[in-house]
Amino acid sequence: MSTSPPRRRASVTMADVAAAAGVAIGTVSNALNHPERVTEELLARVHRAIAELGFVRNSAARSLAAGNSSTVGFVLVDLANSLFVDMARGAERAAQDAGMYLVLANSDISPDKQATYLDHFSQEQVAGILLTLVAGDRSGLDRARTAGRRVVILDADRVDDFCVVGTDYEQAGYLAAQHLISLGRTRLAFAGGPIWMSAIGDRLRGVERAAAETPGVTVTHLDSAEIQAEDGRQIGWRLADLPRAEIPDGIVAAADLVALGLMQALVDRDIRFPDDIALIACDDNKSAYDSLIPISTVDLPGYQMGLSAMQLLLEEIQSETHTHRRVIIEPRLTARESTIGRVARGTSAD
Amino acid sequence: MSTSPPRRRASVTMADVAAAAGVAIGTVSNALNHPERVTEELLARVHRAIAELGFVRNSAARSLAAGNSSTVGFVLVDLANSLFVDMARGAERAAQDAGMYLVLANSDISPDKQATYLDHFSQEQVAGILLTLVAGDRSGLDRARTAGRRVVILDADRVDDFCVVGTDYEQAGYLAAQHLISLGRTRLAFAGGPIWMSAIGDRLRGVERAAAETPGVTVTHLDSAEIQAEDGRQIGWRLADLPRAEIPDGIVAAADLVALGLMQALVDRDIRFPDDIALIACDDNKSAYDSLIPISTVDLPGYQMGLSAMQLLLEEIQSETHTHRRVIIEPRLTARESTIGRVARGTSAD
DNA sequence: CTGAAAGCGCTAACAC
DNA sequence: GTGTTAGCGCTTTCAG
Repeated sequence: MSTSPPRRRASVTMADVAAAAGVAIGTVSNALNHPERVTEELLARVHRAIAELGFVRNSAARSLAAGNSSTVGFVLVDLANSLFVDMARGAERAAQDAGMYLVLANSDISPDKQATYLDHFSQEQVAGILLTLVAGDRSGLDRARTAGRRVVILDADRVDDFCVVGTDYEQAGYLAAQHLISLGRTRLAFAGGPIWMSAIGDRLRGVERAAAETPGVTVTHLDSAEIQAEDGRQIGWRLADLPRAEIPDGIVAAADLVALGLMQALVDRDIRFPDDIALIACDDNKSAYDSLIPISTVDLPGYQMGLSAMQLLLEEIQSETHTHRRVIIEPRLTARESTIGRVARGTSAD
Repeated sequence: MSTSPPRRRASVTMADVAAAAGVAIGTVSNALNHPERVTEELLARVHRAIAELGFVRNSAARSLAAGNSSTVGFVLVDLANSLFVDMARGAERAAQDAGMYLVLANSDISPDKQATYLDHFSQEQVAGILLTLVAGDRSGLDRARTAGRRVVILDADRVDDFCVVGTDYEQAGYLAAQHLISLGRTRLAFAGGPIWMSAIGDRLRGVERAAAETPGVTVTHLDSAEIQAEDGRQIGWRLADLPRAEIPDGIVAAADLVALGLMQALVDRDIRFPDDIALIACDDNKSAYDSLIPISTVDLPGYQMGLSAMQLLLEEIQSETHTHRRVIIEPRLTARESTIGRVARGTSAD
């Protein structure tokens, strides 16, 4: 017989509930998981006991015994970027509908942290993992796969042996340029870099494709090291020093922060939007529509991507026979003042 | 003898590793948790086996057996708000230093979702919970408490029986107003509402306190329903219709989006910052420093709050004798162009 | 419809 | 230093 005190009586257990309700432990479990198998009478007694004792199910024990979990982990690249927040929102919506919980982990653009959280979720035996991949780290991913985790990757090109939800960056650039062209702009520029980043290079290619479709339309590339507001300002100042005739009349910015900075610099030099330049950004952060002159954008469909990714994941979890696929969510254009001018905006309080 | 097939051979277990390495299961556990207790030789064999088999520890089993967990859950109000993202960053930093994992859940300002995630984390038996409280839901909190979870609350006034990390909103308003006053502004206004929200009412009181300290300084309140950019614009338009002499020369905005909208509207009406109006915002989102004229702010110390909260939580987890306390992180003022004018900003690429 | 009992995979005593 | 074993709290057959 064990005389030594128990290591720690952590909390109220199902056994306690069973005792308090005067039923067997299995009945408590049934009351919770299969209420239809239990008499009204006992069900009530069990619930009363649970309430009185403040019993909380231990999901460690639960998932250990049942061999499954109801939480999905989402390893995000960058919480500060609203695109990923939108994805999280979409994913959560779908998770909720399926009775699952979504928890987030921020890899903060660090491959190490990404691997760490991937491993963590693997060890937690989560039902599945959503992942926005940071460049060049497969190790954590591979381990997750080996460990039998289901993972769906977001916003990536294609990754062998995984479902992927992506969007079409080339198409985003195409739509943006086409919008400018339809507005009669012919001297286009693409602002932002570096283009070796596929998300940016693809957009530039899309712009070029649109330009190629219409005779007389030219495209120049205004490069930058990053895609922050400061890069946009730099480009803007560079542009402002050009002879007026060489300044483009239509600009596609690689990102909305670039557009924001660009506009700040050029407004400062008395260039008017959209009169002198029609400006449209790819990627829709709040910064775009909160700017002085609301900036038109081709939105990255974050919410939709999150939603689809979660649906794909749930499908992969549920069905035995699942073939990996890549789902593309098309970007969508939102025209605002920076390209189409002032429309129905109050100029005094109403 | 059991002839029925096992329910599911989920994955590689420690027993498999032990077999492959030719050691006992306890040795594998020791190799992982107390490497110093195991011979070099066996340690190597164990690790080889782990690598070969792709073994991943099952933390459900682990925390069930050990009675503790190494994950901390953070239930956030609103992922879209950079304040909370900053908190998450700070908390994660501290968690990492302590060898813990931080996972996030977004309550999206919904009391229901907050309770849901609180319950979820309770069931998961996490080591502790960080929480930014959404108004008026104690049920989930109380359940977590009853279940023995340690929880630290962020950005709240005081909550009985919990550690709280907060900031001083009144002081933020005070600092902002003092800054304007030191710049010689006397006709102050506080923009934004509703003031029944304590974070906003407190700031207004701080502004009034600063004004009261200097004879000749007046404060008016420009109310609004919310604190979005649109509310700022509305206030701006209202202001612009006033006789010039009645327009304040110093404005404290309740939030940076309000400041942004306000500035947009007033710049549009040819009012200059800081010449005509010195503008400072409380609460530092990206929108403040990415705006056309960078806006001075009194920053909410999100990162620091997250850091402190996690430290408090770890302390509560570790020490048996812990007394709850409330830690206040002071806000800090950052002066930018909107109050002190243009300083050392390039006007052409350099 | 209810109760008893066998594990889920792991950790931490405790013997050896 | 290494192996053995008794649970952690729960789910789930499987008898009554």
